[in-house]
Amino acid sequence: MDTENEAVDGIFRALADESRRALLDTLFARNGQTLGELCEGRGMTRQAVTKHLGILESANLIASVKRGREKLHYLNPAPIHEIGERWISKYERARLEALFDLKKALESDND
Amino acid sequence: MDTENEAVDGIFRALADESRRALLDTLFARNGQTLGELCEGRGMTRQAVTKHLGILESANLIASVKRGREKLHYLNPAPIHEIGERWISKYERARLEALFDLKKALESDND
DNA sequence: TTGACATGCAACCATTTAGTTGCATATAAG
DNA sequence: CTTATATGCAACTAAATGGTTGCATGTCAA
Repeated sequence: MDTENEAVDGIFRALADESRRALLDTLFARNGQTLGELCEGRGMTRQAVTKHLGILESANLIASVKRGREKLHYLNPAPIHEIGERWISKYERARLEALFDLKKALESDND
Repeated sequence: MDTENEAVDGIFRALADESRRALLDTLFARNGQTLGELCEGRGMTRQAVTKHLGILESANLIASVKRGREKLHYLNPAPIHEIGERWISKYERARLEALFDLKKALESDND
């Protein structure tokens, strides 16, 4: 697997967890939140959230900067855009054709 | 998490594994392959492939029909399309704004 | 009918993962 | 200076995951 695909892999793995998608959602609603803020109402410890944020940051889905004793987190939607462009749109091309194949296969199953 | 989000979760989890994305790719290249065909050159046992296909089928990313003693597998790109429409495009809206926030934050970090 | 072929099912194993607890460090405030 | 606040780091645990082996079942072909 080459470097580009490893990046894709990291993004998909990061997105595979509901808690992490919820974190992205929270930053989508209001960007630039601190770790403390991102922990609120999430039903897990700060350390767990830290780990999730680390995974998101490794996948380049968020970036963080320190301001004094707090750490601010910013959404980076670029990788999501890449997935849409390079991966999802590829299957878009096959959509109608695949549906046709599927329909045909199901019909011949009823013979 | 409601039913719709559980579906989204299943799709993302299914897509999180490289082997499963490779299986989708194989069906993308040629639709309607048997289990045996899908096992070729994959460096894992047939049972492992069966499990992957099961996960993909649970996520509705593939459908299968039996033809005699073989099982044919068909790509279903609809859930991928959904992810693109309902999830990815949402972050598309925030893309330029988020990049601006990020840039601003990095600048003030250099003060 | 018998044998070969395609697939199904279940138990088991190793690793990864999501979460925890406990403690350390750094910065802001009084 | 001292204390409270915000975060960092490491060890540990339980459960999920990806994979295996072994055997059972069903279907085609001679």
